[in-house]
Amino acid sequence: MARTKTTKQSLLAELARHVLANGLNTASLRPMAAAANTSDRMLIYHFGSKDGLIAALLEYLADEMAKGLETALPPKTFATERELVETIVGLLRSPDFKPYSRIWLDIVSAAAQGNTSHQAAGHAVIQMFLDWVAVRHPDGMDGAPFALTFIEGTLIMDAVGHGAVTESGLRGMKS
Amino acid sequence: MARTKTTKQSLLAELARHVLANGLNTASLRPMAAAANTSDRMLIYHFGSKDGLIAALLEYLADEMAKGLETALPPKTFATERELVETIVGLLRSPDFKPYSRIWLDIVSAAAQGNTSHQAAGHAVIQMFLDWVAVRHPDGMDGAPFALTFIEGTLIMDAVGHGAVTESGLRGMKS
DNA sequence: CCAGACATGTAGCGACTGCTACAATTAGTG
DNA sequence: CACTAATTGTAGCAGTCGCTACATGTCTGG
Repeated sequence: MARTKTTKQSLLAELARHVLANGLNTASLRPMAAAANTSDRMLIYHFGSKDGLIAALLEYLADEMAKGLETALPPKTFATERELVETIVGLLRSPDFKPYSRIWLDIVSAAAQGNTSHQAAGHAVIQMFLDWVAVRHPDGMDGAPFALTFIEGTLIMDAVGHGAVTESGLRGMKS
Repeated sequence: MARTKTTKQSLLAELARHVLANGLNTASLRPMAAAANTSDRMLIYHFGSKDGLIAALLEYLADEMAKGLETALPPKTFATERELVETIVGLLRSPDFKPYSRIWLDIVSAAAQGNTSHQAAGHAVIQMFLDWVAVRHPDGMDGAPFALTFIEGTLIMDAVGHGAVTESGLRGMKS
C-alpha cells in the first residue's frame, strides 16, 4: 500500500488548515496526522521530527499569508496613514485573515520564550509585512514601522476583547 | 506531618516566580510543585484543579505587575506623548518587567485561541494599564488608547527581534 | 525480472500529563 | 482526653506525548 505520492506540499496544505483552526502551540502529531489523513509515523518520516514539521509549516504559512495579503490589497499608495491602517486592521479582522492573526500570536509567544525557529520565522514575517506596508504607505518606508507597530498592537487588543480601544486609538491618529 | 500552614498566598508567590522564568502556557503541575517545594497533589488540593491554579495565578500576576508599575513610574503627567511612550517601552524592556512582558504574550496567545479565563484576565490587565497610562498622558484618557496600542505593538516587535522597528516607529510619532 | 529504494502499516516504548484513592499524621474543639 | 476536620505523603491510573523498531508493501532502474 505504498506510493500514493503524498508530497510534503500537499501535506502542508492540510496541516496548515488544521493549525489555523486549532492553534499552533498546542498542536500535536496524532491529531495533525488525522487531519491530513496520515499517521504520526509518516509525519516524522517526511519531516524528520516535530520541530522539522513546525519549521516547514511556519515557512508555508508565511508564504500563504504573504500571497493572501498581496491579492487582498493590491499595491496602491493610500492618501493618509490613518486610512491605510484602518484598512489593514479591517482586513486582519476579516474571516480570511483572523486565523492567521491567531496563530501569529502563537508564534510571537513562543518566540518571546526563546524558541529560535519561531523567532526566525517571526522576524521574517515582520520583514515581509514591513515591505508590504511601505509600498502602500503615503510616507513609504519612513512611515511603515510606526504604522505596523500600531497594527500589531491592535491584534493584542482584539485578542483580549478590547477592540474598542483600537477604534479609539485610530481616532487619535493623525490623518 | 501536617499543618505547616502553607497558605495559598505564599504558594502563589513561588509559583509566580516559576512561570515568570519558565513561561505560562507550557507550565505543568509537577515542575511548578517542585519550584514551590510541594507536590502536584497539594496544588490540586489548594486550587481544586490546574485551571483553578492558573486563574489564581493570573490574578496574582496582574496584581503584582500593577503594583510594580505604580512604584516604578510615579504618576506625573509627561510633557509629550512620545516621551511617555519611550519611557514605558524602556520600562517594559527592563529586567524587572521583561518577564511580565513574556508571559503577557502567553496570556494573549491563549486568549486569542478562545481560552475564556485568559481572555478575562487579559481584558482586566488592559483596563488597568489603560488607566495607568491615562494619568500619565498629556491628553489623559483621550490619548491613552492610542499610546497603549502602540506600546503593545512594540512588545511583538521585540519578541521577534525587531526592536529597531520600535525605535523607528517612535521617531515617526508626534512629539 | 529482479534488486533496491521508497513508502506505509502495526505495535509499542518510556516519559509526561492532570488527577485521584487511600492512608496517615496533626491540630483544634468539646 | 477523645473526636473531628484539616493537611500531607505514597502510589498509581488512564491518557497523551514524540518517536522508533520491524515488517511489508509497491514502484523503478539496470
